[in-house]
Formats: sequence, C-alpha cells, structure tokens
Amino acid sequence: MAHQYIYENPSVTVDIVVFTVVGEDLKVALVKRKYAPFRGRWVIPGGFVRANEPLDDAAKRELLEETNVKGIYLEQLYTFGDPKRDPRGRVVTIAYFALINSSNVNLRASSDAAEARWFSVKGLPELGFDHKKIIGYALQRLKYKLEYTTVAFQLLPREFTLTELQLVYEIIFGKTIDKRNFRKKILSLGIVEETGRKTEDVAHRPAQLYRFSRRHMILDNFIRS
Amino acid sequence: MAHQYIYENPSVTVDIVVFTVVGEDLKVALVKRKYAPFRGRWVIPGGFVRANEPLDDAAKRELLEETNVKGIYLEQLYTFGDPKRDPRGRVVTIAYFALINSSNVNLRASSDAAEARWFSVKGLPELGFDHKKIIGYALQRLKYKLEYTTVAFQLLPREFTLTELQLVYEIIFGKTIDKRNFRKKILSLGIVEETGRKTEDVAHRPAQLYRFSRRHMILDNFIRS
DNA sequence: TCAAAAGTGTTGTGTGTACACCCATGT
DNA sequence: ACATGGGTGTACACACAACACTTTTGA
Repeated sequence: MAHQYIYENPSVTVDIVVFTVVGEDLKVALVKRKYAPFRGRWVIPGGFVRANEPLDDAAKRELLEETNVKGIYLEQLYTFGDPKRDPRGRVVTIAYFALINSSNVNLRASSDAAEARWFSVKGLPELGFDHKKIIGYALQRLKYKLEYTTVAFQLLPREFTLTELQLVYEIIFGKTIDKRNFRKKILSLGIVEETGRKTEDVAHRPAQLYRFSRRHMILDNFIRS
Repeated sequence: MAHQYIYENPSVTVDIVVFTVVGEDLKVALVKRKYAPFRGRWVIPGGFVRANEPLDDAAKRELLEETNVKGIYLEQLYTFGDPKRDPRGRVVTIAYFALINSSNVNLRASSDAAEARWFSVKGLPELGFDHKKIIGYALQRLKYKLEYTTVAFQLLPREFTLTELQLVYEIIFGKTIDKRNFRKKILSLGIVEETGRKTEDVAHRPAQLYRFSRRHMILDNFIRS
C-alpha cells in the first residue's frame, strides 16, 4: 500500500440534500456554519465520516446531529472530489439525497451549526463550498426519481389526499397536471389504498384519505435510519 | 477541521468497470493482482487517487495504466465505503462505469497488474474485494442506461449496421427483439444517419452502414479522456 | 345560497407489439 | 441454385392527453 505513505489521504465527508414540500414550496434544509471556512454561510448539513463508520450511517448521523431529522428516505447521490472544492485541503464528499414528509419538519441546530432552517429552492441564499452545484444535482435526481419511482410518498404524511399527492408532482415538475388523468393513473397503478377516512373541518367537500400501499413500500428501494 | 487530527483519513481509490461487446458476449476488463491482498486474484482495474487529482482523471489514469485503454465513455457509478471492504484498512472507493467499442479491445497489463483480460460476464472468476458487487451494480446501470439513453453507440465502432446495434441490445437485455420494430424505433428517433457505405465481403446481402448522428452526440452527457 | 375544492368519463392520438415474406450477395 | 442474413408494412391493443360539469361541505 505504497501510496498511503507517499500521498496524504484526502478527508472524506458526507453531505446531505434534504427536500421537503411545505404548502406550495419545495424546500431544502440548510445549516449556518459556525466555524471557518465559510463561517456564517449557509450550507447543506454534513461532516466527516468516522473511522469504522459506513457511509450511509455517517449521513444519517450528521443529519440527526445537525438538524434533528431522522427516519427518512436516504440514498447516495454522487461523489464530489474536485481538489479545490474545500479551501482547507483535499476533501472528497459523498453527497446524499433525502426526502422527508412535511409533518416532520422541525429542524434544530446543534453543536457544529449556528442555525438550521428550510429554504425554498426558488430563494436559496449564497452557499458555501460547491453546495449550490450539489443541490442542483439533487434537484435533477428528484425530478427523475419522481417520474420513474414512487418516492413522492416520502414527501407526504402517512395519510394524504390525491390532491395533495398531485400538488407534490406539480411543485416539483413546475407545471400543472390534469386532475382526472392524474387520478386515473395513480389509481390504475394500484399504489395507493383508501383508508376510509376523510379530511375534516374543511370549508368544502371533504376529500378521501389514502395511504401508500404496503405492498409497494417493500418494493421501493430505500434506506431507513 | 478537528476530525483530521482525531481520525486517520480513509484511503480513497477509484475502480472502473469497463464493458465491451465482443461477438455475442458482454465482457468486463479484469486485471490479476500482483501484490497482497488478494494476490493472484482477478479484480477490476483501479487504484489510489493522487493528491490534487480530480476523481475522473484518476479513473482515466488508472484505466490507462492498468489496461492501456483510453478515450472511452466514462461516468461515476457509486461510492463503496464499507469499513471492512479492504483488509488493509479503511478504503473508500469511487466506482466508475465505462464503455468501449469492440474494435479497441487490446488490453495490456502493466506495473501493478500481472495480467489484464476480458471476461464474459457470464463466466467471471472469483473476484477480490467487493468487486463482484460493484460489477453487479454496473450491470444494472448498463441496462438502465441502454433503456433510457443512447450509450449503446459507445459499444460499437463508428460505423455499424442496424443488426449490430440490435445485437448489443439483445445481449445486454438478454432477450431477442423484433427486427422490424427495432429498426422502426431507431430510425424514427433520428439518432442514426446513413453513411452511404455498405458492408463488404459478406456471404449474403450487404448491409447499410450507419453512424450515430453528431447532433445527438453532443446532447449525450459523457466524459471523454 | 354561495364559495371552494372534490370527484367523475369519453374520445382522439400516438406508441408498442405481433407477425411473414422477398431481396441481394457469395459460394 | 441455394444458403445467409438484409430489409420491409399492417393491424391491434394500450397508454396518454384534452376537455367540463356535478357533488359535498362550511360559512
């Protein structure tokens, strides 16, 4: 293992892009850096991988430590290793992509972060490192995943109306969808089941509540912390 | 950067799964290890990322050094970081996925590798590290890419017949395709253009030669070394 | 009774699939 | 002349897109 002695090993970090949908906005979790470099700048949560720690575990741990978020859909996104991406020296980061449902959106800052907040993807602040690029990459993946998989359910509470589900698609694709066609498609796929319950205390006709059918949950590939 | 002093950084490597199609077989490039661990075992080409070297460059360099292969389609596949994946200690590897056309398949072993050879994916030897898993992952990606993109052309010489193109799809998907439907689809997509030339010295009706149309090449996202 | 969102079908268009025979060349 | 792969069209099923009105509740 000659190289270990010739070259200093790079640092290895994980960084996580967490998306949620609140109201009519797609949001990303950001934390404000407490220390240099980029002190005071907003960045996506992340940090160093520990000795003997699997990468997925590191991502879950950092997310919990920096934002108090847990138990969410998480998948590896891409690895960024440009030699100049961190002013401190060579840092290779394995970026993760995460989704959380809008009823669990309480962020809490912690030791390494001065503050933690949700930002609309349409109004991101100036970001540290190459995190703008990473979020851009994650957005692409999100659209892509939504089109070909059933991850949209990760962005909703356990019970939801078809209109709420449709809204998730509309927000992420940035265009309106025909209500009848959307419902026909979703119902024909058999990926949702009625709960029998309805929305309450709404100033209009109450909507049927659905849940993602368990049979499809197990087919979906995901990592849960 | 406290962690740098508390934890020893992992080693960072790149490993490349190179596919090609020869005759009726999908093949992967493997090299035989010259040194421990796994001395004498076959593995996919790869090695340590150098200081100040971008990850993509490291992949291209290792591929050239270990197999004499260059100028091919290359994309990042996935990062494997299980703490036990290398018996020497923590090694995080960024796996790459590469395609090469069958007219450039001369492998040449070099310093770090005792031997370099193409193996049919249907007859792989026992592999070192977690390389069997990495190849499995690459195979999934290959099928997937073939379905949704035009990377199939990377596996063919610049001029090819529609039958050759069809064969690539059949080999990778492992099933036969209707000739008329295949041609209709490919031609309607407008991704190939006639060269005007035909195959020569064949003991049957000569076939029209096509090339991938330049207009689509530039849309295809790829990294060339 | 009004406002507001829920819910519901039909029709045309395009895409994928199944299927069989003649053509051009070398031997 | 024959063997070998090259090359071609039609018909049916299914998925997607466009489109407007009635229903149920709370205020």
